[in-house]
This record gives sequence, C-alpha cells and structure tokens, in this order.
Amino acid sequence: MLPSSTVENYLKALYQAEATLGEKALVPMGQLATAVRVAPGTATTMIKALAESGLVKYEPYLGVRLSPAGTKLAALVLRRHRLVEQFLVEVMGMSWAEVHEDAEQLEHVVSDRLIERMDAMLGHPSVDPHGDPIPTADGDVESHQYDSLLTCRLRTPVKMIRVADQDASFLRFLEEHNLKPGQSIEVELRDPAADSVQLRTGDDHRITIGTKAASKLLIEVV
Amino acid sequence: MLPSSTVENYLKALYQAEATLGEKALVPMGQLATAVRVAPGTATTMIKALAESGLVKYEPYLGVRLSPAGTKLAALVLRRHRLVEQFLVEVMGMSWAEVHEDAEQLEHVVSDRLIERMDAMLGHPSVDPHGDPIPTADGDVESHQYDSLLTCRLRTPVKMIRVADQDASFLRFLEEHNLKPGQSIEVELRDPAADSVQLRTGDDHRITIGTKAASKLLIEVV
DNA sequence: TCCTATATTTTGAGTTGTCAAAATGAAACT
DNA sequence: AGTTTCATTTTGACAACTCAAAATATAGGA
Repeated sequence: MLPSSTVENYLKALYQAEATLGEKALVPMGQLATAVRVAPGTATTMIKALAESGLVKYEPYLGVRLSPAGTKLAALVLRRHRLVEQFLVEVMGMSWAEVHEDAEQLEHVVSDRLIERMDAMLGHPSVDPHGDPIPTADGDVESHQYDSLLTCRLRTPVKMIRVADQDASFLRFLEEHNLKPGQSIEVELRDPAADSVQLRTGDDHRITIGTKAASKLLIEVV
Repeated sequence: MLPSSTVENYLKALYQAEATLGEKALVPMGQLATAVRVAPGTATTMIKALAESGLVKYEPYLGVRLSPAGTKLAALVLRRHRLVEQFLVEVMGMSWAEVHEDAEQLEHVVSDRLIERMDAMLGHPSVDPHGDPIPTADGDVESHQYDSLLTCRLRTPVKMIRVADQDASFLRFLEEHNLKPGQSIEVELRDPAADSVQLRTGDDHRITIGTKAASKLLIEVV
C-alpha cells in the first residue's frame, strides 16, 4: 500500500517537527494539525489510522512520534522534495525563493527513476539550495547541529550553512542581500532591546536583521 | 474552481477520443469508461457532474462531447503532458518509451511558471517526442491529417511524422529499428493475407510489421 | 412487431479525507 | 480541592470518487 500525498504530508510534517522539537519528544496534535493545515480533529483521525498501519506511535492526549518505518518514508519524501528544489534551481534556473511551492507538489509524484536521474544530473548533491541535507535513497540523513547568527560568537568570521525557513519573501530578502549558503558573515553587534542583530557580510555589506530572522540563519565557524 | 486530476483525466480522454472519432461525433460512455479505467456507471456519474459545470455536453444514452471550455482545459492538460515528455527526453535524457508514465503524473501538478520555463528551455517546440502537436498556452492546436504506412502509396519515399500510440514496448521496438519522427521510409509491399507491411527505412534496413502497427505510424510524402 | 443482445443508467454502498461543534481530558491557578 | 482554561478527542455530517449489481433503454435480427 503506497502512501497517498496526504499521508506523505503528515509524515513529513512529523519528521520536521521532531527535528526541531528534539528526538525523543512527542509532537502534540495541535502543532501537527497546524502544520498540515487541518482542523485538530482531522489530525487525530488521521494519526489513529497511521498508528494502525504502523507508521507512527500514538499516545492519546500526549502526542505522536514516527515509527522507524514512518521515519524512513518521511525521509524519502524529504529526499524527493529537496532534490526537486535543487534541480529547479540548478537545472531550470529558478530562484531559490520560488521553488518551494513547486517542490511541494512534485515531491508526491516524481518516480524513483526520475528522482535518481535528477540526483545523477546534479552530481549527487548533499544539500539543497537552502542548505538542507538531502537524505540518501535509503532514508539516511547526515544531521548536524549548527549555531545560528543569534547564538554564535560576536566579531568572529563564520560561514552561512543553511536557512531554516522556506518563506518566499524572506528568501527573496536574503537573496537581495546575498545571504545564502556559503557566504561568510560576521556578527558585529546584538541589541536585545532593539531585538536586532547587526551583520557584516563577506562582500562587505552591513545589514541589520531581527533576532527571529537571525535565529533562522545557521552557520559554522570558519 | 480548478479541476482535480480526476477531472483532467476525463477531459483529456474525451479530447483524444474526439480527435480519433472525428469532431462532431459523441463519445460513447463505454469508450470513455474504458479510457479512464473506471466502471461504466462511474463515468456516467462523473459526466453528469461535468455537464453540470459546463465542461461537457451530455446526451443520455448517446454520449458526451466537450464544450468549448472543456476543450480548452483538455488542450492545456495535453500541453503540459507533451511539454513534460519533450523535457524528459531532451533535457533529462530519458527514452521516449519511458516518459509517458511520468508525464501522466506530472501533467497534473506542474505549475504554469514551471511549464513555461520548460517551454522556453526547449525553444518552444511544436511537437513532443512522438510527433504529437503541443497546444499553445491559449489551448490552440495545429491539427493535421496524416496518412499512415497503411494508407500511403507503395514505393514512394515518405517521412515519418508521428506515432499514434504510447505503449512502452511498442515504442521500444520502434526505437530499436530507428523508426522515429523524421526517419524516411518506403513501403515496399503490403500483404493483406499475411496482415503485414514491408518497409525499407532511410538507413536501408528492412522490417516487416503488422497492419495495425503500420496504421499507427503517421507519415508525410517528401 | 417481438425478442434478444448490448450499452447505459440507477441504486446502494464503501473509501478517504475533511469540518464544526459538542464532549471530555489534563493542567493550572487560586 | 475546586474551578477555570486549554488541548484533545468524539460525533455526525459532507464531498469526491469509486464499485457491483440491478434496472432500463436502444438497436438489430428473426
């Protein structure tokens, strides 16, 4: 029984929620319902069905967690999503700000044959345009823990690795200021009162962004 | 109200049935049901709904015909299908025998933005890998009437234009014998008793095929 | 015309995924 | 402990799509 697009979306949402909530945590129903954009009761119904088929572990009133089988399936959906995004940017010349919506649809229909063809054309990339890691065909992911521009040391050169947000207008903003994976950056100042973070980019531009935005830009010390 | 994949498939099937049945003919329910692979009663139900929303004209017990609105919608589905096929062959290097299934899925989810990007990358092609014409973004198609290898004059050089069949194994057979659009061919002999047609191709190979196969190879006198 | 074969439609039912709103459980604050 | 608050689950209903099988219409032949 291959999973419907709907099921794939639930699994993907759980996978991503677990990634930010931490491994062992249960994902609360409300959060899941919000993520897949359905009413709370709908999520409950769906999750009970998924628990029935062994893709998740469901603890009534507490939350859900992916089973090993569910985790693998979710990783494969994410693999398709991210390879498609990389393909749309690298091969089709689209902007990284506009590929998410298309990938969201395509991830459910691209065949194995097609996805492996894309993978080969792209030279088996390890990350997508946003720096998100691409799971292997077996569902394995290399997961690192990165600091963000909110938590890294001041006045220390770092390199941008990943953007933890898919919002198109945010990505367009980043693109305009050349804030994409690979860019070198230094945090000059953080002002908690102003809720702001001042940056200097490798190409010597200065930008001030909010702390919430800063927390979404993941980096590595060079 | 944008049409579901299911509706798009019904419209597409009607469009193609009308193309082979002739313009004014009504498509019988049984034929439609077979084409979309559902039980006869299912097709009746669906068609009544489509008639309700003005996409088809339904004559109980006689058959269905696309309305102008339905025709346009169907042509756009076909445009997406054929551009995707051309893309899979030209850009992704897939065989023309294996692109149909993938295109069948992708045609329902590729966005306008993406399909126009493909169209541009391909240089606005007028036909797909099988020689089928690609409708414009307005839903206009250039439709020619071609002779086939079954009906053309004997011992007269002709050029292959189009294959009127998407069956993967048939296409693989054609590929093996270099029988694709553009190839020049001569019919040497037709043997009604043996139900066969003998060909000589431009690269000087001889092949004998059945009349049914021959009728699917559309040609033009050079 | 009558009868039969075939195509089509109707009926009753099932599946998947969804919602709104009522009911209930858990937690939190006096 | 009692009560309010919030999240979660239950309930009843609906929309889209499907089928099998019964009922009916049409067309063709005797």
